[in-house]
Amino acid sequence: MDSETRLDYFAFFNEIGIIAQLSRAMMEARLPEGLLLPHFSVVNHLVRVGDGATPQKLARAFQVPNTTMTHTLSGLAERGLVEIKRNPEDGRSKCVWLTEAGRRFREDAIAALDPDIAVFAKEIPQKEIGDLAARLGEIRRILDAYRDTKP
Amino acid sequence: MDSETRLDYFAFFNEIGIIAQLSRAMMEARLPEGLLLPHFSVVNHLVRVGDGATPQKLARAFQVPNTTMTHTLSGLAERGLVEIKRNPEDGRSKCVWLTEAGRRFREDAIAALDPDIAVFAKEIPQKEIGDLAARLGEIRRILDAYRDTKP
DNA sequence: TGCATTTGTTACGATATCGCACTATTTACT
DNA sequence: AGTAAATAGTGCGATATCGTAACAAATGCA
Repeated sequence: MDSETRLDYFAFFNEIGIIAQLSRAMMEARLPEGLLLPHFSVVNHLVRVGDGATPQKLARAFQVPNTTMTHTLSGLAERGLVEIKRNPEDGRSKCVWLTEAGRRFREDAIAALDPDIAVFAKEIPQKEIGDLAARLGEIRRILDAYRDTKP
Repeated sequence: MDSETRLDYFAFFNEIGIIAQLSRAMMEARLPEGLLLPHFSVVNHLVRVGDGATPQKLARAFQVPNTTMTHTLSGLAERGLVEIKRNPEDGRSKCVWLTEAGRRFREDAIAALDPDIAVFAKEIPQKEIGDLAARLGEIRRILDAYRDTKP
């Protein structure tokens, strides 16, 4: 492969990695002590998609190993942001339910993040972000599909 | 802030996070046992920008705490991929030099990654990746500058 | 029904990452 | 020169992440 071609693709993934790191740090700076981006992401996901999902489903949705999701969920449960109950339809698994505190946590977190997003929005118009997100979505799906072609 | 607006920005960072995770896993699957993306990234950086940099400079370049870079470098040094010598110009710091094995490691890693990039390149044309990387670069610089406005 | 296979969860151990604090050295200022 | 402040690196402890393995329950099949 052409060396310059390769560098273009490297550069893309490089930018992705740096932005992921910067944005994660930005978000975590606004979250309560001890709660990290994965905690917020899981609660946010449960609010948007609906709660009652199994830990397994959540692990797949976030592309992390089951053990990592178990750990994240136990952190949320300790703080009373979710409740983990047995799954009446499958004795092997559990179901994750949001508590009122969990919903409040999400709303507070979003409110706390708004100032950052507002500053950012001044620099990058919403339409451009929307376009970019759509194109990144395509790439994400390609990578995802490619991943599934491997053992 | 408008709820839909907010969601657009959230969606963007969400895609970024997922792609970062998928691409990191893809790359690490090709690296030798025990070596992770940060190891490759540091060696790659030293090849491209030139070696002799101090650990501090590297930590800043990669936006990680000094302790993390110390840890990554010690892993590279253990495997003989870099040599860490004293800095003749500043007794507090060190300099990081590539070894022949380090340069070979980078070339081998890139060669190992080529098949993945080739598959990916079939789906996303180089021009599009170039455009995206450029726009992401702008966003990265904005986030970076914003970060510097805070303590 | 009985048994092998698959699936969901978690305990355990290993490594990565990070914050804090300490030491050594340099730099700035008087 | 002498001292205070800043800077570079790292040891230590805490937590996150992940792989492996063990266990429990469900599923498939004879």
